[in-house]
Amino acid sequence: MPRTMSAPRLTQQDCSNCPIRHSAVCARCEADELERLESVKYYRSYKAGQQIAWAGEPLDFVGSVVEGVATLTQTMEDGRRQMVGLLLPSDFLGRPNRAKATYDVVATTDLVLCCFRQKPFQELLLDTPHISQRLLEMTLDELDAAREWMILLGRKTAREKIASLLSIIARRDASLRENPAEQSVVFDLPLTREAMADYLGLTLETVSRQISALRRDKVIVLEGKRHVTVPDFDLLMSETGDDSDGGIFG
Amino acid sequence: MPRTMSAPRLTQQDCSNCPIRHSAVCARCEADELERLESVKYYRSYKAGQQIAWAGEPLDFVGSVVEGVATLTQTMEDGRRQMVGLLLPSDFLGRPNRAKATYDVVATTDLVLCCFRQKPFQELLLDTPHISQRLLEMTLDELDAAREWMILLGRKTAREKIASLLSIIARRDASLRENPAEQSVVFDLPLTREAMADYLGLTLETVSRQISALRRDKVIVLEGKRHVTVPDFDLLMSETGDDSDGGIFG
DNA sequence: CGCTACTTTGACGTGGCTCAACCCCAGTGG
DNA sequence: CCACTGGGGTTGAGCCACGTCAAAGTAGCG
Repeated sequence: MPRTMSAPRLTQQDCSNCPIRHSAVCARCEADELERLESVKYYRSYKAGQQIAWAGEPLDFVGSVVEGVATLTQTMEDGRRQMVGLLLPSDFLGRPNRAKATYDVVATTDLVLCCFRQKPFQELLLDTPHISQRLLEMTLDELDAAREWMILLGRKTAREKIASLLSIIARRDASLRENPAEQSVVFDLPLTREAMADYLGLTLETVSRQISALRRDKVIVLEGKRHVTVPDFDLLMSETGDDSDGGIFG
Repeated sequence: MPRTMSAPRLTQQDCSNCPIRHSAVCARCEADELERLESVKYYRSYKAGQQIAWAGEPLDFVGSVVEGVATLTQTMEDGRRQMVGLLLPSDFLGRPNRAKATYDVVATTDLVLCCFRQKPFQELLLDTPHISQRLLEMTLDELDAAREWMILLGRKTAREKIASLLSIIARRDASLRENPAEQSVVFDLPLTREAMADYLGLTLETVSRQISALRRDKVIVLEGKRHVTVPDFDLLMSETGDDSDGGIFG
C-alpha cells in the first residue's frame, strides 16, 4: 500500500455548510476569505488504521480534521510509545512552514481532512490575519491542553487517568452534538486499549484492569468493548482527580 | 508582602542592546517597530523564590524573560504538584487576551521581565505582523517542547528523566553563552531537588537518589549541590533514552 | 550558634509492569 | 457450514521501580 494513498477526493464542498466551519482554523473568516480558501483547499480521506504521516518523513500539507479521529505518537528507539496528540474534528494537523512530520500520524477511525499545501497556506497566513489570529489562538489552546495532559502523565493514578480520558472524550463528543442539552452521556471509544495506554502512559493491561474496575464500581456501563454509558457524570468527574467543577460544557 | 510587589523598575533600556533581542517575541521587528515597543514596554524584577502570579488570579500583563528562570506549576486539590513550564531567557510569559493566570508562576532565581500590559500588547499583535508571526512560531516551538516533555513523563525511567533534564538545561545554557565553542559543559542547576521532582513527575527523594547514582557512575561531577560538570556529554545523552544525536547545538 | 531550608540516605510498602494464559469475534477459505 | 486465524481484550501471579516514612547531615543566615 503506497504511503500517501488516500481515498478518492470528495466533491468540492461549500465551506458555509462545513460541520467545522465555526471552530476550525477558518472560524473567523468572512465570506470573501472563505472563497479564497475554497479555491485552494482539497479533501483527503483515510480508512481506520491507515497511517497518514511518518515521523521524519516529508509531509507537504497542513489541514483540519473534518470527521473522525487521528493520533500523533512518538516512538523511542526501544519501542516505548507515547501519544502526544489526539486530533478530533476541527483540530489542526501539521505545522506551517515545516516540510517534515515530527510525529507519526495515524487515523484511528475513518477520517476526512480538509487540506492545504504548505506553500499556499503560508501565503494565506501572511495576508489573511483572520486565519493567523485563529491559528495562534488554537495553538495556545493546544498548549493548555498539553499542559493538562502533563499533569495527568506526571501525577495522576491509573484510575484517575482512565477517568480523565473518558471525561475528555465525553466532553469533546458532547460539544459536537446537535442537541447538547440531552443528558445521557453516551459515546463510543475511538481508541483501542493499546492506544489508550499510549495516551495515558500506561500498559494496555493496566488500562483494561482499570476499565473493569470502573465498570465494577458502576462509574461506567459498557456494552461491548467500546460503547460507554456514563450514568452520573459528576461521579466520573470526581474520579479524575481534577478540581470539582463537573460542568460538561465548560 | 503585597502580591504584585516587584523591585524598582530598571531604567528604560535600549532594545537594540537587549540580550534577548534576537530570540524573543520581538526578534523579527525592524527599528521602527522596536521604537514602538520601547514606548510601551516596562521592566519588572523579582527575587529568587518570589511568586509572580497565582493560578486563577488576575494577571494583567504579558512579557519576556530577560534574565533568570521562572516556573509554571499546577497543584491538584490534595497537593500533588506538576510543573508544566520552565521559562528561561527569551521565553514568553502569559497569554494574550487572557486576564487571569492559568498556573502559578514563580521566579526560581532572581528574574527580570520585559513586560507589556495586556491591552497595548493586543494592539501590537493586531497591527505588527512581525510580532504575531514570531509569537505563533514561539508557541509552536513550546508545543513541540511540551510534547517532548510528555514522552519524558509518560515513558521514561527516573534515571532517564534526570539525564534528560540535565541535558535540557545544559543545552539551553550553552545557547546563551558568548563562546559556544568552549567544550566544557558546566552549569548551575536553577532548581531545587523538589522543583526538579515537580518537573519530572517524581518525588524529591527519587531525584536525589538518581543524581547520586549518576554521580557514582561518573556521568556527572557535582561541586556542592547545584554546580554540575558533565565530563562527556555524549555519555549523558546516551542516558536520556532519546535517539542518539548528541549535538548540543541542535 | 541555633534556626531553617535543603539534601541525602535507609528501610519498607505498593501500584503498575511483565509474562502468560485464555476469551471473544469477525473474517476467510475449504 | 465449520475450522482456522488474527486482532483485540481480559485476567491472574509475581516482581520491581519508585513512593512513603523516617532520620540525620549540611549550609546559609540572623
